[in-house]
Amino acid sequence: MAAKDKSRASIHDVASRAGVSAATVSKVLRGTKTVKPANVEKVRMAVKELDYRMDPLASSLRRARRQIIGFVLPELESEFFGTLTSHLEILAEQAGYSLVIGSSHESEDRERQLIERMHDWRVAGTILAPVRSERGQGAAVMKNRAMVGVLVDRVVANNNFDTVTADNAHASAKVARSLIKAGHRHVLLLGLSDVSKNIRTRISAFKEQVEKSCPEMSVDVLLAGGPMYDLRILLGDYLERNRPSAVFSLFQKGTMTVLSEFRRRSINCPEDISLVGFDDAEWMQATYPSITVVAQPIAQIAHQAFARLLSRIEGHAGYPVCQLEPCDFQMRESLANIGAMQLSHTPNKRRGGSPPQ
Amino acid sequence: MAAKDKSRASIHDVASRAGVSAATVSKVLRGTKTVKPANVEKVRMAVKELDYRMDPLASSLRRARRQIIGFVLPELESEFFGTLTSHLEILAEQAGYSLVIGSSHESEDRERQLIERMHDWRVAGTILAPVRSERGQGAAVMKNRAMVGVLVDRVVANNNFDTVTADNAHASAKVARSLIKAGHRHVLLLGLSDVSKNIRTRISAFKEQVEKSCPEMSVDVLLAGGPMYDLRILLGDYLERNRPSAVFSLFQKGTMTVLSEFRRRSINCPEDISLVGFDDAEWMQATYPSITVVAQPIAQIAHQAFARLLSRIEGHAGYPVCQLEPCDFQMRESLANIGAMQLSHTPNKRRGGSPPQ
DNA sequence: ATGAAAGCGCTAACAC
DNA sequence: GTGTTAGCGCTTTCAT
Repeated sequence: MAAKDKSRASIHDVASRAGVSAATVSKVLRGTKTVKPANVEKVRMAVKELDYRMDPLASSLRRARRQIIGFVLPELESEFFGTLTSHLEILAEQAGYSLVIGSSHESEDRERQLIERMHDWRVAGTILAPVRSERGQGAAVMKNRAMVGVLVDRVVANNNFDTVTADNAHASAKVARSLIKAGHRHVLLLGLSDVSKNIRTRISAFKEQVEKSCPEMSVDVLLAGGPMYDLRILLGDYLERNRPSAVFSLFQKGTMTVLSEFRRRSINCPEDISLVGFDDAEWMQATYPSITVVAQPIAQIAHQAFARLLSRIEGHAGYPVCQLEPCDFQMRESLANIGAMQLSHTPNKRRGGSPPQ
Repeated sequence: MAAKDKSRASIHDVASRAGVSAATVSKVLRGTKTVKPANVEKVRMAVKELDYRMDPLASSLRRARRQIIGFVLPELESEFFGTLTSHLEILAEQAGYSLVIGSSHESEDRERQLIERMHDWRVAGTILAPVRSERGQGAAVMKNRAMVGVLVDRVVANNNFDTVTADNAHASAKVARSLIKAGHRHVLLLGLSDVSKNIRTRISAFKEQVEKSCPEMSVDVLLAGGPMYDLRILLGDYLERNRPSAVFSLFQKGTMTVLSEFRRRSINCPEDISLVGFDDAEWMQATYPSITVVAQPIAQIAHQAFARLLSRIEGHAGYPVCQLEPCDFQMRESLANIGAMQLSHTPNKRRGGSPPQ
């Protein structure tokens, strides 16, 4: 009975204040209908008076699972993952969960540890965006521990999880078709040499489309190994001896690098070389030229991934599905039509675009 | 004794496997030195054999506080907050905490709720980056609930917390000096009309410096109210009738908008109008022109904020301090020297920069 | 040096 | 309908 001077009211404090038992308070709080209205009222009052809030973690200690969704992702610094996280956070909350995130910084070790932490936390489910290298063991750990989970953005082979990604192949083929239609016959594909499935898919889908629709197009592929410095040198060397009419950058940092390398070498885009990027960013509309890109359907990926996860959490069985979300092709200024160029080309007029008003 | 078929070993399972009591296991696990080496060994074995990992949440249920740091921030989508979060996550882990984040989406209501959630979770401490409007009640709630906390990036009046922000005033004054020195005498300051202390500080520090060093400079101020659309129109209208020699954008989206508005109106930057931005972003080095900016010291802010928080968690008392971290002025191409321009101006050569090789 | 016992704040079974 | 009892997985006196 002695009012132990703790700063925070517990369910027992509420119970005695309301003149009922802790169990009844618990029932009221989680909305069980079998409580006498008068008592519901009394409990409500007591809660208000004591400014009581229950401890969700202690609460879920009794159940097998906490009302928490884990999200393990490679990096927080990019617009893509920031936006994805933001969507997932909202979705989780709407479903009554809290989202707890951990970023692996593209480290396989950290990915493992973070998945393990999610397991320790007894999360109800985990969404994993694997590290680029594909050698991360996150998915394997999830499988071993029989965790409920979904994979997004980057797919890992041999896992047993539902998977939601952008439809890289279709998007890449679409870019190929656009370039062909715009008259391009020599294109550079700029990617990463990591064994990244996404990059590989983008390359092969592009090539397949070219093979099918325009076999005479020549397609060069440049794969950067390490940090951006390498990429710059690689691209610089390439541009010393080659003049493709278009570059298709397969990842966002590549697009940035191409743009600045064009500047450094006084290459005019799109007059001299066109540019198409994979992965949109807000600033790509403000540059000169604004950049034509494949925009990933971030909101859809988040929604689908979360829906699948929830359904698995609720016990839905069945084979894992591999879901592809269509990308959006954003035609902007950096992709020029080669045929049209020769008709409308204005020397020395370096900045096109609509005239004032 | 009946091995209840649960999927996960508990501390009792380890105890019986090792032939000791749960209390002893607990002691071994948290490194108490008063355990017989032989038993330590037995426990270690059992842990390994059962692949035991303790539940950090259940563990901290007994203590008053969990090993969790909360971070409430306005948005995850920007490079600034993404990077800040990333730093804090690492720092928290190094100190043995997990970072749990919640993004308020600039909503005062959400800010409140998130702070309250952190309280419910019994976090050891909370870092709050308040919503722009300053009307958020997050800090007030933290104070009422006697939470341990630190404020970053945006300061709120009348709080009792340590505060760590970029030194907006010094940075802004430095920009003023640079513009003056470069010969500019008519500058537009572009900000947000929200009652945002940061923006206000940037404006007043700029004006004070001008007053002091170059009173004849005319300084216009444009404050955008709502979404970016407004900003575009506002800026457009202004540029119809005014030709400042430089624009100082006080926030990142503003910088982007200025850049694209320049393009839309065929204004050459920096030949016609110079541009300086507050808040750096990676892409600002790849644009033409690359953008001169004030870069906020994100890593330092994170370190200082975390250090202060830890010290408060450890019971350090004393008046709240308000700490300012110096910004980095990144001189790039978008700020032109007006005097030099007239000597070296090359008509029709729209892309300056160093020639190839 | 160790284990029994008593919780942390809450929920769930089961009497009443 | 409601209260009692028995934990969830762990820590922490406190005897021994």
